[in-house]
Amino acid sequence: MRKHPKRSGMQTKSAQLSAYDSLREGIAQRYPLLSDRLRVIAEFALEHPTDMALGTVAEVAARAKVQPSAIVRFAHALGFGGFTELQQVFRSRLVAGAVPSYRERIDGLRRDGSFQDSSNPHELLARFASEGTVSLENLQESVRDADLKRAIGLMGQAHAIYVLGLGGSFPVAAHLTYVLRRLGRRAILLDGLGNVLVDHVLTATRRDVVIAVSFRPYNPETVQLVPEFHARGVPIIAVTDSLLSPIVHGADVVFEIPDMPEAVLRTMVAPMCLVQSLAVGLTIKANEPLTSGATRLASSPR
Amino acid sequence: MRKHPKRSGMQTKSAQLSAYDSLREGIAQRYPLLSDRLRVIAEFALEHPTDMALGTVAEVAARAKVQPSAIVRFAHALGFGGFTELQQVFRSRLVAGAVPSYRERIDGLRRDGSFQDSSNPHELLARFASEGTVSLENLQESVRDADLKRAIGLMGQAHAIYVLGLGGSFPVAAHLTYVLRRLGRRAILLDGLGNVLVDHVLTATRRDVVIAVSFRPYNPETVQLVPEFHARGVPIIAVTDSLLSPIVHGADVVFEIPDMPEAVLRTMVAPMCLVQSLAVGLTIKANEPLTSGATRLASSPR
DNA sequence: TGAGGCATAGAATAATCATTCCATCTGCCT
DNA sequence: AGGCAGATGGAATGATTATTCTATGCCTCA
Repeated sequence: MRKHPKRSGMQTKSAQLSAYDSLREGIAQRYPLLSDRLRVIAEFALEHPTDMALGTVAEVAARAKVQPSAIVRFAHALGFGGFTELQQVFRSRLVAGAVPSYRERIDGLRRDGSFQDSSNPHELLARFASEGTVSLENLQESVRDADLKRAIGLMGQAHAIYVLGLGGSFPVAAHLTYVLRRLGRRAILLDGLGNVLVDHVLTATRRDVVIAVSFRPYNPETVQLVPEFHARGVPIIAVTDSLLSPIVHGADVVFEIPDMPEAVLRTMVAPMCLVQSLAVGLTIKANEPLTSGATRLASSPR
Repeated sequence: MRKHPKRSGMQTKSAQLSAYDSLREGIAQRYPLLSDRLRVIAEFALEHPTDMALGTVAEVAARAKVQPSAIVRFAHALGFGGFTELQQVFRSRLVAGAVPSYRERIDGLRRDGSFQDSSNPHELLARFASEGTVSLENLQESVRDADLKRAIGLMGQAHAIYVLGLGGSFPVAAHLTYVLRRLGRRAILLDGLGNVLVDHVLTATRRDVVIAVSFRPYNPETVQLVPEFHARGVPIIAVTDSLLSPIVHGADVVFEIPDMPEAVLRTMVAPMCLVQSLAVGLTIKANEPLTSGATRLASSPR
């Protein structure tokens, strides 16, 4: 139904014009031929597309100061079977304006290259690279500035920064720890060595902060540890793939980096980037402009 | 709220948070308390907000593979009077996203050009993300297919794969090791623990392979170890930033990933991607199509 | 093993909604 | 002036839709 609007009339004149745009043109075109009441509706429709998209016939009629039946007649006059069909076009505008969403993005990605033949190593590389690019773009759009600032604020106040990331997320944790230390912060990497993970909980206080990184399927130890930190009152910054993740509960700031539906393999590219931004952002806020800190970092061994 | 980090868990529904955002958080917060079916709906709602906004109860139920009544129960569980009320919130997201689409897009474009103001965390994030994107593009172009194939060939013949990456390159090494092990390869991460790095050289043979990752300024231990492996006749795959790098000598395959001149901080995004391609490419060549390996990987804890 | 409490599915119901119909009105032509 | 065609308002209708209800299944705990 929604997928195939099935408009009987009002076919798009040019393929590149959106259904909504061509509808606007169609309305403008027929405007001189319309009756008085229908003109009122036409004006209202062009001026309040959102109302047209979301309202009921009665609501739209009331707002346009006409009778409900006139609305239906208006739809008929444009070649639609009824108001419902007309409304679909207005709704398509809202959908198009909404955040692109991963799925659509990936669809575009798939269209670009012939990703099917993965037996060629170079195509595989191209595929991972593309997925990484998409995830980076998405990262920019999905991360809220306020969250970044709050996270950096928490890190700035913290006496020590505990970094928790196990399994596949460990590289992210390691990178964050590395950068933080290079920038002069007291960072503690919880690496699970010697099975003393729980002991760290006992040393952390509410004056510290925990940055927990975990993606589906969530590492059991990470899932277990986060609530224990929370119970001790340690502020928590969570980097995960969904608000439904087990490490979200109790977190003060949550960075949601959704998985790409068709990703062959989680790339960790976006989390790495985010985490790096946190560390460097912290330094910039606390100290001096970026260049100075970057210089120090660049001259350290890798 | 922010002034006094009292942390009641989850983010406070401050005024600047949109109704939609706080709904998302509300759903996440209650998620653990929900029943099975309601959790399915919660996941669907967070993943398909547009469907929630525009669909009827029956349609949403069908797409989420649940009964219509469950949808209504879900709305009740969140404190709404019914699905209609819940839907209003999802619609508000569409409305909010639609109107500023033009104006904001232009604002965003203008922001793109001025990366100078790095004091804003979000701009910093955008900057890192952009650098990552560029480095990924460069990676695709600069890496030669023949090198990939030779590297994969060496790894395929190897009895064990030694992964050497210290300092800033350690996350790359950790990631490679993780993926290799998940794919059933014998991978040995040289992490420097216990100062027994040199001992690994004694166990490696010409039937093994070393993948060494190091970037300027090169980690001394890595620089020292690579020739020792070479002296024992162990094949070497080098991932570094220049052909003049100290780990290039004696390497059988060299992947050169140059630093970006204006980069604030090396992002490690490209090496991560390359290394992942090597691991997955190895599996594809040796075994079956990608999907199988990816499935196994996806079901492992992170 | 059996009883009790929840969760669920599916049908029944109540509400809402789009659409149609018809009486009335308006303007126009003869 | 009278008749006609189209337009309009408002109520009636029929369809769609949200919501409620109840029987059934499932799990838990005694």
